[in-house]
Amino acid sequence: MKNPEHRVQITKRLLREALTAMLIEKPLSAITVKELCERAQLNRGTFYAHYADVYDLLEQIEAEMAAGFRAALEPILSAAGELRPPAVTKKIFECIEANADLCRVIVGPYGDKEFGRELLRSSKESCLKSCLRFFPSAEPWQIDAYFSFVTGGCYALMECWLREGMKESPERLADAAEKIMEHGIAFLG
Amino acid sequence: MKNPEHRVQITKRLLREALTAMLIEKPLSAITVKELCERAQLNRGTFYAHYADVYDLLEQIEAEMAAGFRAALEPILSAAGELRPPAVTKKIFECIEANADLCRVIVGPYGDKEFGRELLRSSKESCLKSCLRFFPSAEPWQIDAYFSFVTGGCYALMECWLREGMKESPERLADAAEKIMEHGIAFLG
DNA sequence: AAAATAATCGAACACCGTGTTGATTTATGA
DNA sequence: TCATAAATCAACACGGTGTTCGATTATTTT
Repeated sequence: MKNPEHRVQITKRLLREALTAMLIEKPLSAITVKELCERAQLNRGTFYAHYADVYDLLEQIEAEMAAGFRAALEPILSAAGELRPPAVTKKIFECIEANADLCRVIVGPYGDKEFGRELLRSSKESCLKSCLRFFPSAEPWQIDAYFSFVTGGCYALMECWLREGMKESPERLADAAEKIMEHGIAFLG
Repeated sequence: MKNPEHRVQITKRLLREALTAMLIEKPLSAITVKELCERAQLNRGTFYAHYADVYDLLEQIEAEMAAGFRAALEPILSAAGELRPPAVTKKIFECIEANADLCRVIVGPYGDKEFGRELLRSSKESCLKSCLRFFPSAEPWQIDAYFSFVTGGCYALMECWLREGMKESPERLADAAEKIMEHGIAFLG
């Protein structure tokens, strides 16, 4: 006895795959429901049976991605108490490498800016929370500034890495990120 | 004898003001020529006399902004040889503060992602060129990584600063950015 | 294997914004 | 005042949207 919604799942998967594929070459605003359905080999009416418009579809894809990231990071972060920060950073870069296709879409030129910002914002929050107690003497705005800087820096580093074809290993990237965060320009010995 | 294209300039200014105002609350993809012209109190036909579509208008606005940035930064950068890096950074943050309205639109949720990326890319390039010779022992990818990180970090810092209402002075921001770039987490003494 | 169910399809529909055109009105400068 | 150039207005075909049918197909149940 298969899932009675088996066909629906296939339909949704086809639409998601078509949209992510199209987002590699066009911004969402240039993607029409018509073309999307042609690509997915689906009737246009079928699209409207499941989604209100392309933005609705993207939202659901992003929610799924966010859940996927949380699921992938959860074992890493739950073990973070026992691991040293470099190991956590390394695991995160490995996670990005393993999901490079999706990450490229998100971070690439036509990825949703707000989705990236939200990712940044939430990672800044977690870093801030877990590190706040270590810097009792710093002013709040300085702590905020530092974590804005380093999360933005890591994001830019990841973006550059994905764009350039991930020639370096996740280990080296994580190592670089850690060293820059800790010691600044001394990284370039 | 006024400029014979006086009326055209007014029309264009009205359209630019209307678009930048609307970009505070909506993404470009949600802005129609119809609504734009209603807001600018202009006939729709008049818009098409000057621009092909809203993207064309935005491109021209961005080109104007980019020229404005270059003009504002030119005296700073041309004097950079005589100034120490912290002074340059300070002047850049002052420049951002002076043009906060426009910067907020660019960097805000509905600003053009590609425009920001292009700004980042070109500032990374200039930093890279002017600093390359100081690090003969570092591998090329490390230099690339460092400057990706710090330009992305500065961008994120600026974004955060603008979003939070610019409570700190440009001097403090510049000082923070310099210290983080140079010494990393030691900034949070 | 046949019937029942649910999803997809295909076609038609009104709606709205687009981009263009041509005639008309308004403002500017000579 | 007159000539010129720009803004206005109305109308147009076009294309994508979102909806609604009934028909068709695939899956599950009996």
